[in-house]
Amino acid sequence: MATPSGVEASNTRDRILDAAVEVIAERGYSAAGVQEIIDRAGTSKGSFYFHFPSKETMTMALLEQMSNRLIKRVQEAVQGEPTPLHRVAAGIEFLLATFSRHRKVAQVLLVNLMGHGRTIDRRFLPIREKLSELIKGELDAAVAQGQIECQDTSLVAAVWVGALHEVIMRWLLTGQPSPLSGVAPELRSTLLRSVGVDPAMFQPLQRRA
Amino acid sequence: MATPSGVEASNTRDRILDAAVEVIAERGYSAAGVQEIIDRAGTSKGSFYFHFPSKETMTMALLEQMSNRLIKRVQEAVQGEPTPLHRVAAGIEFLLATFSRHRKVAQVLLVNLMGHGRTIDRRFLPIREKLSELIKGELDAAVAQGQIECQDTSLVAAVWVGALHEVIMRWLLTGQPSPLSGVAPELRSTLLRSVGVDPAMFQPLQRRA
DNA sequence: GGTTGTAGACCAACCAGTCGGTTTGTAAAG
DNA sequence: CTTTACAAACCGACTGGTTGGTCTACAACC
Repeated sequence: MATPSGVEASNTRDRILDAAVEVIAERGYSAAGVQEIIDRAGTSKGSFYFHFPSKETMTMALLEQMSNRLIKRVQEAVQGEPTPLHRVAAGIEFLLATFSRHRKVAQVLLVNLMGHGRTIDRRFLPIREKLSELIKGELDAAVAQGQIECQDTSLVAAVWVGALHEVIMRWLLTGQPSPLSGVAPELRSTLLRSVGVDPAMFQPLQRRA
Repeated sequence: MATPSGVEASNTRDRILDAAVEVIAERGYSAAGVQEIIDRAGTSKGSFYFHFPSKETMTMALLEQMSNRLIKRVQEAVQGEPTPLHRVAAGIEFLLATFSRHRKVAQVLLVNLMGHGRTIDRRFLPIREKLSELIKGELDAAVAQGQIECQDTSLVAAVWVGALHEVIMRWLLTGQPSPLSGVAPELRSTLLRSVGVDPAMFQPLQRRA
């Protein structure tokens, strides 16, 4: 099925988290009422506050779960690639593909959970940091292997994450480009150029234009 | 109505907008109560709703004002530069400098007004679009003048805006780098590389005080 | 009978927006 | 110069609706 977990009637806690993604994606964090979340999850207030001490805590748990899953999947998707640059390039494509399949996750993770006070914002940062650390790791490896020249990989990683974020956010708000993954080649070229790699020299596997 | 030269923004409407920036920067949009805004502005509910039909409308006006001012200042700061690439490079530096001087504006404009429902999000997009159109315009000119090769300038502009956004957002949340404008040289190099320009070949004119 | 999990009525706090009333500027009328 | 008239600007108590969180009851299982 298109739905991530196949099983619908899992335990209550997970149903609450699933419903929360939907409601937060649609209404934003503040306007996402506990009432609507439990209605969609098919459970009750008592149940909600049995599993989570507060709405905020629930949101933290949601954030944690989503980001951990995402990072894990990116790592899995990328580990077959031969070189660091191949891995980052594959990572970009994977992220675009994943977010375009999980619109609501993207909406929540990239847009709707920011700007609601320090408490949440602070927890929000680590995700992007994990992602950019992943990128930085590969870039450092690329430097070590002589694939690219020495540079501030930390900054470059931030730039890449920001670029991805921007492209995905525009897609969320305007629907363009359609499909999202259509920008992948150009985006990959631009980002590779930004670390001094000629995109024409770097042709991943089969493609050659 | 023309504002007399050198007069402080002391009429009620402006005081409300100024106070709104502060409160929204501190608490986020939803948690920013009309009560606190009018308290800080030294006015009253009646006054607030005399000047604005609703909190949301006030926020739109605020957004509009801030983004128009920003764009205008960027254009002014940049128009003395000799070539398109000099202008975009100067623009990057100017934006970093400006936001580091106006932390609260950055917080509101880049972080705290997103994810509060379609109505605001939709209005939020044009700002980034104006910025990236500005960049796209210069990049197109650079292509026309043969400064850079032909490429998807629209995407590149988005990438640049995203990169700036990410760098500034991290500074807002973590305080690093300190000072923010310290990244300007490296960031400029990275972004110039992303359009195929060797940063070493591009020596910007020395800046005046 | 204690633990875990669910149910839903209830509550106190909060908050955007309203409304009747007051002040202030100003311009015509006396 | 004063009075009258009127509207723009401002004030703040109040309201109606919403919401996060609590509490008691209950059911299933050890």
